[in-house]
Amino acid sequence: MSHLNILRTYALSDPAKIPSAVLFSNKSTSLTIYDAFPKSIFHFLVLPRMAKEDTTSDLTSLKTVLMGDKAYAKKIISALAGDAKILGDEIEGEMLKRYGFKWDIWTGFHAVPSMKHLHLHVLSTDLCSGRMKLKKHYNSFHPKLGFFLDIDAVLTWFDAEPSYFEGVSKLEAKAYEAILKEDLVCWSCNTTMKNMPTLKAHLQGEWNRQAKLGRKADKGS
DNA sequence: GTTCTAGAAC
DNA sequence: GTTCTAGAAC
Repeated sequence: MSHLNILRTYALSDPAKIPSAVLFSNKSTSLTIYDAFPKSIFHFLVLPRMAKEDTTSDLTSLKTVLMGDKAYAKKIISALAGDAKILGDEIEGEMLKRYGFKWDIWTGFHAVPSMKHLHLHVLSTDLCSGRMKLKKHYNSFHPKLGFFLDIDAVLTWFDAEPSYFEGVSKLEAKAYEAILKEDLVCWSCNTTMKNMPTLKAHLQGEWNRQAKLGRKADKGS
């Protein structure tokens, strides 16, 4: 099975047939799976389910969905946002259970996805993971660089001027891919980091500090 | 996505 | 000399 099409396969599958190591939960319209290469302590993908005969819209990517019927696109993305919110609550529960405190979660799309079938990233903001290895991995989740598109921001596009919606929906690969090569900057403190090992040590330190403060606050309450 | 590796950076 | 990046091959 090509990794490029694996999400589409899941979207078409009977959830009962998806391995439990892959599937976290399923709802009538979406599936939540564990990201196979998690870039944070918690990292999930939420994908819209699809019937085999479904030709209502092209669910290949955010771009193809936005290019289709606008009302349908909004409905699809809003549904994902709702399911991601529920997932976020579940993640927070796990954070408290496993680590004794909770920290923030990001929910959004990659402007240029690496796999087919629309998928929403839901990940904790630590970015501490052995799978976080390359500059492009990091920059693709940096919340301020523009490659990672927060879902609430995407939803505001629907209420903007139609010309703005058209422009921003183009999601031109060339422009966005350049972002992945930008300098490594800590998303939290804006410090520029020399290289990936330095950045990773910095992120780990930031999270350790947050954990210490969080646990203390939790104990005190 | 991963592995391999040349050459740049340190 | 060692560490790190980035492009090619898979």
